[in-house]
Amino acid sequence: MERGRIDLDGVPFDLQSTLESGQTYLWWRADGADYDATYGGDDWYLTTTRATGEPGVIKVRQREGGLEYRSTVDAEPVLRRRLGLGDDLRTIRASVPDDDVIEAAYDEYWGMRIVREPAFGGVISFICSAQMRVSRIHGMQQSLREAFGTPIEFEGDTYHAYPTPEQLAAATEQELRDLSLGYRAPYVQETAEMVADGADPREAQGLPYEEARDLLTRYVGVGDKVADCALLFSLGYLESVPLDTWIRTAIEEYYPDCEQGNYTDTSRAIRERLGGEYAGYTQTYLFHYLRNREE
DNA sequence: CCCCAGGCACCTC
DNA sequence: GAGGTGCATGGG
Repeated sequence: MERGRIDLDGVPFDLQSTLESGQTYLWWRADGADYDATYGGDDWYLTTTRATGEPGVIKVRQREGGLEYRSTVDAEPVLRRRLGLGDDLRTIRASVPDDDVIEAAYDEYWGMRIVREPAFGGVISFICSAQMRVSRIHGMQQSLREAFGTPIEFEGDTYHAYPTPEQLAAATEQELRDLSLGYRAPYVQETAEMVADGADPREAQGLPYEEARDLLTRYVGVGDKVADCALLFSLGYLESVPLDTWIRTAIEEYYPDCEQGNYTDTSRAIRERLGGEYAGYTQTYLFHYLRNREE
């Protein structure tokens, strides 16, 4: 068992908003509390990883200017990557246009990072996100783990790794429908089968942004929006701006001239408006800010 | 009863 | 390429 601490050294970081802002559905709180439940300030979050080959568990919490972790594996490099600790938030924010709602969003959740989740789990969970609320998307991933994932023992408890492509490909559509995936069930099964048969979403990595997005849309259940989510939250394309219902409303309200009538052109316009290279960062702050402001 | 949720596949034209 | 339609499920 590994225990350790990552000193944040005064760098802005916010674990809760990073993990509960709808970027990732692959973590959960130790106490089983659903996302949106009251946060204690230093609660443990858990996830699983196959970064070292075999499935492992990582447990982490933010405390006293650092991140404490416990894990079955060498967790520090995994955490640094998955939690976006290498991103220079000040540089990113400096690239953002001066705009009241954007400044408010950055102020409110300062320290939130863009995650880099494993590609397969990222793609599957965003396939599940179609026409679905954040808390239910998260619940679906938990159901998939428990139904199909490999059990892992850690500190006296049993957890489940996120299912492998093979494990999900072996599921029947009906089994997936029984987990309340609805019409997404065949998409998940078929995409898992494609990956089990040798396709790899990581092939998109390194391609120019729009080519990468096109490549990902060959997976069943992956359109432009889901592809953008996978690019932003798994493959590190920080310029990606997923055009979901919230950001479309924001475009209507704040940037109406960016609406171009189709996904590709609207995407180009809003990326430009949000500063280009790090537009996805700003989109994510806006998404989280606008969504919470409603309550 | 209604509407909506981090949309997509499939069908026309 | 643009435009419509059907699709599961649960919460307000």
